[in-house]
Amino acid sequence: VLPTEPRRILHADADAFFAAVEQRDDPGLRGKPVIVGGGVVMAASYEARAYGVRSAMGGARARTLCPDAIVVTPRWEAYVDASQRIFEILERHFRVVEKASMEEAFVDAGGLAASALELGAQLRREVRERVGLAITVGVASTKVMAKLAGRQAKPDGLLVVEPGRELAFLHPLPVERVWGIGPATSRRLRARGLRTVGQVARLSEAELMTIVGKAAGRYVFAVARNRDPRPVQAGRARQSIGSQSAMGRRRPRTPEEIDEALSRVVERVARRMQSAGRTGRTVELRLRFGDYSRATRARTLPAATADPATILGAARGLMAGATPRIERDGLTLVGLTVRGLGGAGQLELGLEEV
DNA sequence: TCTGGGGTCCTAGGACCC
DNA sequence: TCTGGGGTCCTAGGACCC
Repeated sequence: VLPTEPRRILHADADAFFAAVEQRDDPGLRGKPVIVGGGVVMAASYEARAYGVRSAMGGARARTLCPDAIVVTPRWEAYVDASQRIFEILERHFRVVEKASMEEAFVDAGGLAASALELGAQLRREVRERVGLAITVGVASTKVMAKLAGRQAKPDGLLVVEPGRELAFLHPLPVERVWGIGPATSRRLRARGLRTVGQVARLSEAELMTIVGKAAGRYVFAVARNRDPRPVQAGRARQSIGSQSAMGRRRPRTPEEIDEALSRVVERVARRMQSAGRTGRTVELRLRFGDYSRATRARTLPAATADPATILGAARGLMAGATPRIERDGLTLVGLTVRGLGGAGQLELGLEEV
């Protein structure tokens, strides 16, 4: 068996994406704390993050932490446009580009003559010149390492983890810093006194599976050894299309209001499915109650559809089953997702999100 | 300070089939 | 009649990500 070259994977991520687009387009916002989204923080500039403002935080809390923050309404068209321009640059330079989100991509940077440092620097320069945004680049031999390198280098940075240096970089990191280890898994690890990746690396896979479950155990075991075989994958079709609407908790909603909200999310989902040319078989109703507990109810149809009336019919049937719980606890969110998608997914560019 | 909106993948149990 | 194993589909819930 011939020794294989270590892979070279590059992760590129636009810094504070929505907020940076706002600062780019309005010079008056530059150098100032900017929050995108009023009710809930969709994105915060680094100036706002310095005050402790984080995305997904309630707007009231954010304004308490940072009273001088300038709050702007999201401008989706501008973000979609900036995203497309970043991806055009990536696709010019690399054959395989995996879109991880609007502002984030993995690319296969193997087989190119330029050094990782040169590639990263050029990419950052080009995005800054042509799109006017700062991106951070991490390069390493696996996806998770490239992602973590970028995380360490943020904002507006570049970090290459050279082959052979991975474990020295990885082992001092606290477990919750690792991509894929969230609050539940890190809580379980910490309960066993495991605070760093290096400490986790001393346990067997079987021990880790007992502590955090089968899949998560396998994952943390592998990651602690920098084993991550996941390939960079371009152009995967979407697996589900959904929409949801939060309803507040101030006042109980009448059945008519709930049905209207349900109709609205069904309309949105059906419209997006049709513009993407997709159909789906499983209709899933997502509910959140007055105490913020959640439930889902699903129903698989005999045939795939994108017809709003069919989807709405299934959704109403599911909703009827949840009526007693809703009457008791109140409803604060209604969501609807269609899974089991078929149709021409390959042509999808994510544009129907606009 | 009461917590948006869009996704992906895993787990566990039951139904059903061979 | 009872027991066992493997596979697929489906539902409900959970974890994680941006």
